[in-house]
Amino acid sequence: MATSTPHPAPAGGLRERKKQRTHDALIRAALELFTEQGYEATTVDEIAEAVDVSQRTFFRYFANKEDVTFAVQGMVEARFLDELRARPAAEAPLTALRHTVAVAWDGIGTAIASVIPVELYMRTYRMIESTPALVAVLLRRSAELEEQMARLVARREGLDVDADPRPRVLVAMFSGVMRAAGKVWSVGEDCSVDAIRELTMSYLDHIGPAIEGNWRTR
Amino acid sequence: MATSTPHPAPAGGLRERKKQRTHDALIRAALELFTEQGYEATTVDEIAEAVDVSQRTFFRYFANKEDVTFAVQGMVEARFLDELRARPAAEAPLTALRHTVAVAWDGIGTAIASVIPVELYMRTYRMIESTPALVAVLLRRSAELEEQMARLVARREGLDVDADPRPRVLVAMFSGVMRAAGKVWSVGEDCSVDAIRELTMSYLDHIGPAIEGNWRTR
DNA sequence: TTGTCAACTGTCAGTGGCTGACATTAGCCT
DNA sequence: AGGCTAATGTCAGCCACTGACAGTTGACAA
Repeated sequence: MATSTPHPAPAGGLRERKKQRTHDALIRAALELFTEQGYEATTVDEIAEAVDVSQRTFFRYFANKEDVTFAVQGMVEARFLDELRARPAAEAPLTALRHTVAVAWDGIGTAIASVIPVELYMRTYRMIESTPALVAVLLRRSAELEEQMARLVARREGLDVDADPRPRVLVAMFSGVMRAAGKVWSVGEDCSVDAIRELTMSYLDHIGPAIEGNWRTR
Repeated sequence: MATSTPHPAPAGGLRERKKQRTHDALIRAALELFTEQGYEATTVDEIAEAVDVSQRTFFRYFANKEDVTFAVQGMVEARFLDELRARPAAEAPLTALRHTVAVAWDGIGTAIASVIPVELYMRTYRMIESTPALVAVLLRRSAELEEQMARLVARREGLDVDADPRPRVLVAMFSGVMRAAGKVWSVGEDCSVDAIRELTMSYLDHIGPAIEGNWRTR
């Protein structure tokens, strides 16, 4: 109809684009339904029907119900790792992690918005935190992320992750703190991106004081 | 047949004892089958058949397949909390946690043995660590344990868990370290109770050094 | 001992997540 | 246009899990 590539033709062939559209539509429909009527109360037949594909097709895009729930979260995690990789080698490990938190969230926000409204992502996060089965999956994903972070930190310092325990210990502390902050955020009032960043930073500030012996005579 | 109570009659009525026996038999059968042929390769019909009860009865004892997998683990967690509660109030938070690790494992070992062979428990732990679906559940349980630990620590120090972040930050670090140690243990050679205790203690020693700025000029 | 009650169990039917097999459709390429 | 292949739909089936109902078996009092 138009010339070679009008303007909104980012992907390759028609087939490719169609696939991408179905993929994103399934995510949107699923998250919308999940947040409205609950995770287990939503059947994958409903999701498939909302996008007008067969149930079998849903399972060709996503291995299971959990998979579609965490599709966007996967982008966030990948983005975070990229940002960590980009930190200057001169920074001390904990400093690099801290700066990554400070910087990464803005880019993450826009990346999310290319698939679903950011507000839907926030609602999804809350739903996850209040659904035991999904909390379990979230934690396992965090553990995998943690492993990759440990490898990155070790590489920065020229260490072997399996020989020196410090990288794993450090990221264990770090992501423990991140999770604690995320949990508080998910039940709090302010559900903005700024809020989660500030909360995390504040929690990170407490690492030092927390391991000190006596809390009563600060 | 014998007099009033021969000697191995610990529980109340016959009904009670029978129930206990079925309960334990289901655990044993399940863990045996899981460790031999894999978790998802084992159907609950098989487990029920091994104990000679109906599938429906299995689900009256355990809410789901995961539940039976972590039945023994639940005892371990409860035991750990008890031991932490018993720590003298004078100890600093991290010290109390550290001493609990040092002390608790022996009592835990004998508690486990009252239900299944300790060796089966060890094999089960390894199976859990190598089964993604179960890793997820393990992590969620750890998170719940973590929450209780935070409350205990806060109470010891006369703090409000929701107001002061230090209790949660500390236990987040602590259980992150515990998990890292457990993971290494689960893939290592020595699968003894002593091994996991020593490994954990050694990892705890690295908390201080890990948060120091520069690892390269120790 | 016997009868009643309540707890425990088995059977059956059904839902929902998930998979393999096979036929059909629809973009791609010559 | 026509053949190739990826994407999809349909169907049958497994397994985890649940509600409903009926049968069995300890507990306990008369």
